[in-house]
Amino acid sequence: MDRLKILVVDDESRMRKLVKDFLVRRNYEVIEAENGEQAIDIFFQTKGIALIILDIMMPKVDGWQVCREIRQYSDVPIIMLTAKGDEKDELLGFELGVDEYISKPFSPKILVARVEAVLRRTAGIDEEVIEIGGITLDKAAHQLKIDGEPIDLSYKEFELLTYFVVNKGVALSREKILNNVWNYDYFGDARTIDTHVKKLRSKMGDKGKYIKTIWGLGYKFEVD
Amino acid sequence: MDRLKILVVDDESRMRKLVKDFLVRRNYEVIEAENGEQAIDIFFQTKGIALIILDIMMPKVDGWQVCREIRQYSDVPIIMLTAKGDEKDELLGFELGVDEYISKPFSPKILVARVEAVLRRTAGIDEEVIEIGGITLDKAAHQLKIDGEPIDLSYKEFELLTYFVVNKGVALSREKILNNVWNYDYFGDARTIDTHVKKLRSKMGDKGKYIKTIWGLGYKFEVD
DNA sequence: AAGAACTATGACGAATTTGTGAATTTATCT
DNA sequence: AGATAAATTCACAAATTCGTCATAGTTCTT
Repeated sequence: MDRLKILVVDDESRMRKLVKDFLVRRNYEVIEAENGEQAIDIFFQTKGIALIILDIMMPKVDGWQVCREIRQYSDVPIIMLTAKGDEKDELLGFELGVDEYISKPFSPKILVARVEAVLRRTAGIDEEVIEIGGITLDKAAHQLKIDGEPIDLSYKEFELLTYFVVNKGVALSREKILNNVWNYDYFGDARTIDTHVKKLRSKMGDKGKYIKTIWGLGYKFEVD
Repeated sequence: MDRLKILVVDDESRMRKLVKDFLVRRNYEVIEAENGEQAIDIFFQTKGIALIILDIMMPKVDGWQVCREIRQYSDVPIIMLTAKGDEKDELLGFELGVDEYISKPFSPKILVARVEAVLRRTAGIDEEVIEIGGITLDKAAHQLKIDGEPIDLSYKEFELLTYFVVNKGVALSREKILNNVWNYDYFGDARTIDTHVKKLRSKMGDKGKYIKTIWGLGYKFEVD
């Protein structure tokens, strides 16, 4: 697998370098941003950022603001860097959807431990309920809800949509889809995927457009 | 229904406050204890504590000790707070009858998810009477009532319906049903389930529709 | 701009799965 | 043992899903 991308946002270059060093050593790819605006720009222009480490204290656009803006569109895990263990901060943070906290100064051990804990937790592999862009997939109940309304899907349709959502943002070839949603011993026509996609899109109404066609390749699920 | 009471035991007031805040927001009633002795006193003096959240590291009487004492008299669910994900701790904990584990630091998402998972898991299991959507299952009497009217069910039918109701909202494969309602050593035809479902549905009248077919998978009990 | 390559869509039928009534086996009670 | 009820199996009917195909539409290439 590719190295996971982590976006580190801090106005102090010294701090960025410190964090970057530890993470690079653990084989993560680190992208830096030196202020809130830049962070937001980079986040929305860069595909596949797995985690954001965000300093609270920054001039102009502070960490909270960045967090709020990103949370409107994304559930990417966010770890906040805070100067001191401030209770009030911590509460506000969790309310905004912050996943973790690290108070400065911190040891590299703590940093790496929290990063890996968060990534493990949000890996989304074993989650029973996946929620994204108004689409809720309850794997246990095998039930799709759109904006809270239950929508009936056939078995294959549900499996296919789940595969799309779990691999959101990733371009999936027909072959890959067949191998994962169908069985490896299925040798039918790959065009059958098109038919299922068609049904999914129509059952999903507005949200159908999240299943995007990638011409010459396959499909991709993406919430803008 | 009354709010469920949760006893939070931790020597750090900051941690108690944090936990309490999240739980209160989810409409639980939180009782605090700041050490092991107090926790035990409060637990045995207070009626209807539904769950205990227990820090391990406490001066004098630690979490393990509290757990042992309570377990002598009660099966109340216990969630342990541990500083780090220590496997050895976890093993000991499960031996003592700990239901779940949360390692600090944790996000509110994790906290609430585990609490509700434990409550869900332990609810309905020991209950003698389960009531949902006009359906009343009296386990002791092995009796079904619909809108107060007693309906006779055979042994298997009752067992099957109970399994459905306890696992309401969960898609159940035939295999899973066989393993749980029949025995693991049953090697008969899975289609026998269909027959029982048919009889259940017809005996349940209107309410029969709560047993839903999930085509290609199995069944699901759900009250709309 | 025309043609090639690919995708979307609607319709149809085969295949699979489930529903149902009846027959058969198994268990229970007197 | 015989009678009764329950559990299971069986066979066929009904329902649903899935894959294919033909056609229409779109995007890309030259």
